[in-house]
Order: sequence, then C-alpha cells, then structure tokens
Amino acid sequence: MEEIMTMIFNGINLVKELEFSLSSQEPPESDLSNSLGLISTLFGDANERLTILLAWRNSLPQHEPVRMMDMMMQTEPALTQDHLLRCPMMQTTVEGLDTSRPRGGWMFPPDDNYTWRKYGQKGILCSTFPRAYYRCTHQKLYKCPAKKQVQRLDEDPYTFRVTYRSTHTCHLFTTFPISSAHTTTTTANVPAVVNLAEAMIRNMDSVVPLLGEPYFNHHCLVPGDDGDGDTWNSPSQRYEMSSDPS
DNA sequence: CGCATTTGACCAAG
DNA sequence: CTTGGTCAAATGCG
Repeated sequence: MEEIMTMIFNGINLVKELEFSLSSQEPPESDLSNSLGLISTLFGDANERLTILLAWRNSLPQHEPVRMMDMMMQTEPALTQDHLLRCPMMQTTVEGLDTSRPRGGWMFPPDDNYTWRKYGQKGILCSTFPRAYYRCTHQKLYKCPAKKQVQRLDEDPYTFRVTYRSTHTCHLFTTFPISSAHTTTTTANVPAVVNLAEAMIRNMDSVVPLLGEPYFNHHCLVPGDDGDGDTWNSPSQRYEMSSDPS
C-alpha cells in the first residue's frame, strides 16, 4: 500500500511539474507526450494495483493468514504445495528467457516473506527452463526443513510454478509476528492461497515498485496422499494444462 | 570476511 | 542408464 501511495504522489509531482512547464513556456510536443504518458502510466499502475489489493482484501477471511498457513502446515507436515506466480512484466524484452540468472531488468517471482537460499539448479526433462531449488536460510540455525522449487513454465514463460515442501520452523525462534488469535478453520487449503497471495502482493509493493499490474495465477493443490511424504507432487499432472498437454 | 549463488559432481530411485 | 534432487567447491558480492 505504501508503494501505491508513493506512486500516486509521484504522479502528482509529475502533474505539478507539467503544470509548471506549461505555465512558464510551451514545452515541445514530444516532451508533453512523454510527460503525459508517464503520468498516465503511473496513475494507471497505481489504480490497477489498488484494485488488485482491494480485491484480495475483500476475499480474505477474517483470520490472520499467517497463522492459518502455519496451522495447516503443522497439521500436514509433509504437505507439498504448488503455486503459480504470474509475472507479466518480468522483463522488457522476451529475449534471454532461457537464461538462468537474473540480470538488470529481470524481475523474479515475488517472494513469500521467508528467506530462501538457493542450493541447486537443474535442467529438467521436457522443460525449457531449469528448475531452481531453495531451502530455508535458517536451515542450519533452526533446523528448518522448509524447501521450495521454482520452475518457469514452458507454456507460459511469464508464469512460475513454486512448489513448497515442509513447514518452516525457523519463525518459531524469531520475532515473527504470531498473534494469539484463534486458528481453527474449516478449509485447509484456501487460506494458504490467500496467505501466499497477500504475501506476494506485499512483496511486489516493496521489491518491484514500478511493476505494472501484478496479477497472479496461483493454484493451491490438494496434495496427493502418497503416505511417505518424501516425494514432491508431480506438477505436470496436477495442473490442468488447458493449452499444452505436453 | 561472511554469506549467497553458481555449477559440475554425486547419489538414489526407477 | 536416465532423471531429479542435493552437495560442495568455486566464485561473486557487499
């Protein structure tokens, strides 16, 4: 939200500058066009982000989302979750999508308020893009077993599948905000989605301030009950790939 | 210097 | 053997 306000104020400043330049002299038409475009983009982006934020807030349950997530993960310690993160403005040009490392201008999938350390990356069969493996930064300190995989989708290079596994135990040792609010819930999966989505939006606001229209296509999957909990869900089978039945 | 990332090697499972 | 996941040395960065 802070970022949205910043964008609005920036827009206002631009308007003031434009007003000043108009009152003092007639600026070149190209400058005028640039200014107007900038202002329009800024306000447009702010509006879109505000709309999305409001939409998500309206869809939020009343419980505290982080707690919902924690509780769910603790009741299902072996749970694996898949999410799709859509990042339409990931890069200004589409070239270089095959690259595996961020360069200037790259925008990576929004994070989830946890700190992750990358420990591996591997090319995956039938997938153009490599899969990245992350574990919790506090794995050593707190024996935190949380891990995640990030995989860019062939059929939509702007979409990342993020697969979570194991629960974070690290925040039990930190000042992570834990309210004493009730944590009972009826549906286990939906709140996790909401939580992630909100986390993503928060992160978008703080990390990618000039990103236009961050919208997300994220799914939370009911994990297959494979019993041992030692296998990751097979994403390609758990997502309906409407366009590509690879 | 400490921490994170990169990347080839290694390993287990099928 | 192939494949996905992890390790760990090398490297980069603040």
